[in-house]
Amino acid sequence: MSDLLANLNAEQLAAVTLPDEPALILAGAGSGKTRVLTTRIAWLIQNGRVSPAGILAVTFTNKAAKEMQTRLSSMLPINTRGMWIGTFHGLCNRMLRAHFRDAGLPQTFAILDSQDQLSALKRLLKSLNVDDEKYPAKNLQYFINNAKEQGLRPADVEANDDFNKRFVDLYAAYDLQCQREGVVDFAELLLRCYELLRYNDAIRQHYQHRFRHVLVDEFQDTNVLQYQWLKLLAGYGTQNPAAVFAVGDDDQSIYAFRGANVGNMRDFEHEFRVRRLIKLEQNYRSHGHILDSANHLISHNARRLGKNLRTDAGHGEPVRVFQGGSDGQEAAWIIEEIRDQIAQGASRAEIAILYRSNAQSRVIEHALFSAGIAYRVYGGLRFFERAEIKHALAYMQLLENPRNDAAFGRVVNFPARGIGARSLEVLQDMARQYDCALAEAVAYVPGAAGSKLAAFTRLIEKTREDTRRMTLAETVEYVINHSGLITHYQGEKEGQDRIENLQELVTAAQAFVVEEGYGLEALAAVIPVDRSPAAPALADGDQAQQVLDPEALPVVMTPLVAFLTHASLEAGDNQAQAGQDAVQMMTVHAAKGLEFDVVFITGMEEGLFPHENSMMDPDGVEEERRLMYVAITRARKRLYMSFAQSRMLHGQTRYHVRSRFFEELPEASLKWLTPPAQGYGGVRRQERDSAWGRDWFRKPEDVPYTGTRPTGGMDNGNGYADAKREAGTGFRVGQSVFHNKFGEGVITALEGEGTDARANINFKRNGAKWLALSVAKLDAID
DNA sequence: TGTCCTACCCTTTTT
DNA sequence: GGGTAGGACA
Repeated sequence: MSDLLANLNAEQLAAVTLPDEPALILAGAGSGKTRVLTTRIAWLIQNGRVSPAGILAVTFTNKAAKEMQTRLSSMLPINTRGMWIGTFHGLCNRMLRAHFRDAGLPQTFAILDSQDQLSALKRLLKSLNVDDEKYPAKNLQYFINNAKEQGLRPADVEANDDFNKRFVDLYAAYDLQCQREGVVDFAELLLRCYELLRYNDAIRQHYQHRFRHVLVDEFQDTNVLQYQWLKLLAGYGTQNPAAVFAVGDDDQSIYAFRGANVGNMRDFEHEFRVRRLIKLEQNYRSHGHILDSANHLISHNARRLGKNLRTDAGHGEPVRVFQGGSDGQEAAWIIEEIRDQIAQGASRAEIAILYRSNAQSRVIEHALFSAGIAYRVYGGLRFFERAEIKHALAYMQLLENPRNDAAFGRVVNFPARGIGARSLEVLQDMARQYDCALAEAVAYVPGAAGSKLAAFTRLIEKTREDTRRMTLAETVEYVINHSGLITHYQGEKEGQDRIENLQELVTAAQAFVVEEGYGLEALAAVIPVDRSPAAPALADGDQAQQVLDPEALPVVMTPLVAFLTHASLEAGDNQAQAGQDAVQMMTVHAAKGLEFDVVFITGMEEGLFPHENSMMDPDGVEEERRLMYVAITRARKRLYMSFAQSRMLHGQTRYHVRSRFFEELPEASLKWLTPPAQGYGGVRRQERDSAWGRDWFRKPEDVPYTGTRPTGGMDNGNGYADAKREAGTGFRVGQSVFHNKFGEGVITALEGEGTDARANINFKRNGAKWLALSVAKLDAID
């Protein structure tokens, strides 16, 4: 047909060229998922099956959306900018901006990120005099987001006790506050858009008619609301539904904790009566031993749609396993191996160190730093999340919407203007009394406080006036200079970085205008912005008609609103010094979607990986196993796994047994670098170099070794029968004990000393428990 | 108003 | 152990 389809394997070809009907693509790790998704879109367009405007493709991250657009425009000579390719939140935002009246929102609504949401909740709790010990803002945030992700409004939440009823009331109060201030949180973007489609027949039908093909990436990560939204958009249950092309991998579902519902895959299969379930099982990434390990491990999960990866790459090297006496030794060993790899010509950027939780990075970072090996840690603060950037953005929010109390509160006294807590209290009282925004309540505050506040509102008004005819970048520059932010940071010891960031914001604004096509012509065409408070939902149909054409969108949003939206929806890169040849460090979660020649999976211990919080229930363990599966499948050529007998955690030394997942890996694919290797044909490290003699590692005769590898179960999992004895307790990890009440069990972890000493014991009949050794009556049975 | 100190938290995270 | 949020104090 065309060279679009060249070089696709049979499975990929089948997926790409499916007829217009619901399809589920089970795309294994490294099987060319993105390629299939983008080629499918290109193929549909090229064959005239649908116009670019008839396609909606949705992803979870901006990165994935961008990747899709880039690849697509390299395949077809089309402008992908106007296409509906984006994240769930991005696309919902787009619809809400187009139909702001029908959605009951002000045109310039601001988007709260999680931080903003939390401070809005704290503000709410304070204003209502709620006991924040009993109702912590964090819990309320979780409660609200959880409800919204299930599609539930306060009235829909079932509260069966007073405690929960209070939460529901606070949820309702929070929604009112948001509505009054013209702000929308992340979950609200989705829920509001869902309701818009659900309750507005004209708009729903318009989009159902328009989108003939709906493509979904990472389907296993969708939550309940996202799936409902997709069903509505795709016209599920109507005469003429869109063809939904869902791509996902149930084995890589690792986001249950934030609402992802793997069950959506099965539901989709049944509800849409999917006749085409295509499995992409050919892996183009990893060598055989690595894939065998992944397949073997994941086969221990019970509920799977079922899939087995294969490769033509050959067995390659076995997976190397190392046991360290401590986390420090583990780190030192990693340094040695990395040095070897670099000496053999490996690029640092092709080496990744993965860990289950962020806290683990510290020890390894320290070792890398001391060794002078360049490294890069993923995660942490992103550009638009920095305090100084949020301050500057708050000023800009106020230019668009003075009723945004969150923005007002953030900068009214930053930099300091002599408006103290007392003055703000008065202001808040006035706002409550006159039921108005903080900015409007300024007029009612008497005395010195009143005039200081008035000076602030005048500053905002003057800024709004002065920047009216300015470009976006000029506006940003004006704001950071005239707000006093720059001056403030000049007087601070560590202010230089912050000033540079603020200047970077000007650059970012410039780049944004170019990238998004907000040229001068577009600026001239901007229609007057409606700054009136939110209109009631379901306004007359005129507006809906007027903006049904999404191509009209760029002129609906001013560059400033667009930029602020961009800042909320796309918090920016969190990878410092990108581009440098540095070893990559990240959590396993953060590694999803990436691949490296050499991968270290560290901290493979019971309690860490699987994490202790997930060990209790079977679903939790299955998710941890999928997480391990993701970790393993990141490696192309060489995979290392390591664990340590002792580790500093939360300021205490803890002793862990090695992860149960070792018992689920194929022996033939493992090469033990430390004593348990005996009997598996592994070459002991000692024979490769003289590392045994180094001070960071105990001499072989110091390492007690039983000579047998434990067979299944968690008991004695470290392979060292009398490995580590906690001073004074008389107990050790791996020891079998008897308790009068709980019966027989095995110690899986020890921590603390003296009277604080406690043990985690996995009881045969009663499950895992933490017991204080000074209290519990335990008898060793050996 | 800014700084210092203490209490408290601690899995994973995108939007 | 280490980061941070919020309160006490100069």
